[in-house]
Amino acid sequence: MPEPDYETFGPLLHGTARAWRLKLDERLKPMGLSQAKWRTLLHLSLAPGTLTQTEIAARLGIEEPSLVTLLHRLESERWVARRSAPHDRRCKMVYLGRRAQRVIAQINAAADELRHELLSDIPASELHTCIKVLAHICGKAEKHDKLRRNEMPRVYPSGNGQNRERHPIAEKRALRRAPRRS
Amino acid sequence: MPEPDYETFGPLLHGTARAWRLKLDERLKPMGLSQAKWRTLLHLSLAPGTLTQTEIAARLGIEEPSLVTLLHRLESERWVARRSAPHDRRCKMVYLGRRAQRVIAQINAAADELRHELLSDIPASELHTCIKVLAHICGKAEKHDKLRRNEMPRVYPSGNGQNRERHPIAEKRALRRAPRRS
DNA sequence: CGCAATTAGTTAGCATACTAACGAATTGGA
DNA sequence: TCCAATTCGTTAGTATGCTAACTAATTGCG
Repeated sequence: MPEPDYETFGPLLHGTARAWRLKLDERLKPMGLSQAKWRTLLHLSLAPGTLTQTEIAARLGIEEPSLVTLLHRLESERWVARRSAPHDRRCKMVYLGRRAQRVIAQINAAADELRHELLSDIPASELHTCIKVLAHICGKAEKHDKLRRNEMPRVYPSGNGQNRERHPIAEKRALRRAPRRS
Repeated sequence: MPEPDYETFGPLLHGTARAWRLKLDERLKPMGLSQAKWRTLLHLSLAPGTLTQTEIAARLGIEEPSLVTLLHRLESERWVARRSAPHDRRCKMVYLGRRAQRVIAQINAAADELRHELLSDIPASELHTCIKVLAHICGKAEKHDKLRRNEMPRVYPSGNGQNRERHPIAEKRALRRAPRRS
């Protein structure tokens, strides 16, 4: 066996990502926030104006139905509020509640602090190499085997969401034309 | 801003791990296997003898209750069979069904092939650096903030499971002494 | 204009994780 | 020997994701 490392790269990658996520979750939990929740709040706070549910789902990288229940929870806990948009009665604009506005900074601070803790003592050159390798792997892994891929609205840097199935959220519409009563 | 890379490392790490997992899922789906399922089968096949549910949960890095429903699904689809252990009636040994034995090789092959596809054109030195960095991050992230950490039975290389909450599976027993009827 | 196609959000049902709390079996110490 | 503690597996309830299929509203073309 030339490189025993190769075999454990997958588990190592998954384990590291998971440990990172869990650590941040653990620190934000005292504020009553889970990963799904604080990511949503963060994206809402980063957006220039108010967002519709579809826009939020795209930014988070999750499907709209997933967002519906997530917003239900956030709304019932007073983190956000939903109001119908005047110009298009199909839309609902999502607003940050005051409660949320107060903790956004804390969320960012915790995320920044953790990142610093985990990365600070790694030589810049090594980190840079690591980023390059991960970006390369990520790029390859995100390509469809069937070499389709009609550009998705990559709102966030790098497929950071938990959108299963690589159905790019943008394709879904297209898939819907047919069904409608067989 | 000295290093703009730092800010996106988290999302990149998560996105890469997720893309990798989804890609493998996608390829194994035609065989009727999801990640949770094939990982279970794989661990069963790798084990020297037969395993109990507790042992499997530890190897997968999930909690026993999570394993129960997983095994229910695997059992109803004839992938595995559960039988009571003769020496200890509390235990149930889990056996691979014939159907599973036939696809184990395919699972391994698909995993190997994907790993090769994703890693082959990365220089060995860069990959090595990446592994070093990830292992470093993983190690730091897995440490409890409260600096506890009474060695968990790390059966698999590097916390590869999806065990939430960093409750080390071994601690759970300890936590159970008290409750029992308040 | 008017109806077909599209779009926003929802519901329903499933998969996969977790913690809490329990029942049954086993074990170990007084 | 016998009861308390432990261990194995389970059920119950929750969180978070998904796809499929639906309703309501809007848009756009003939």
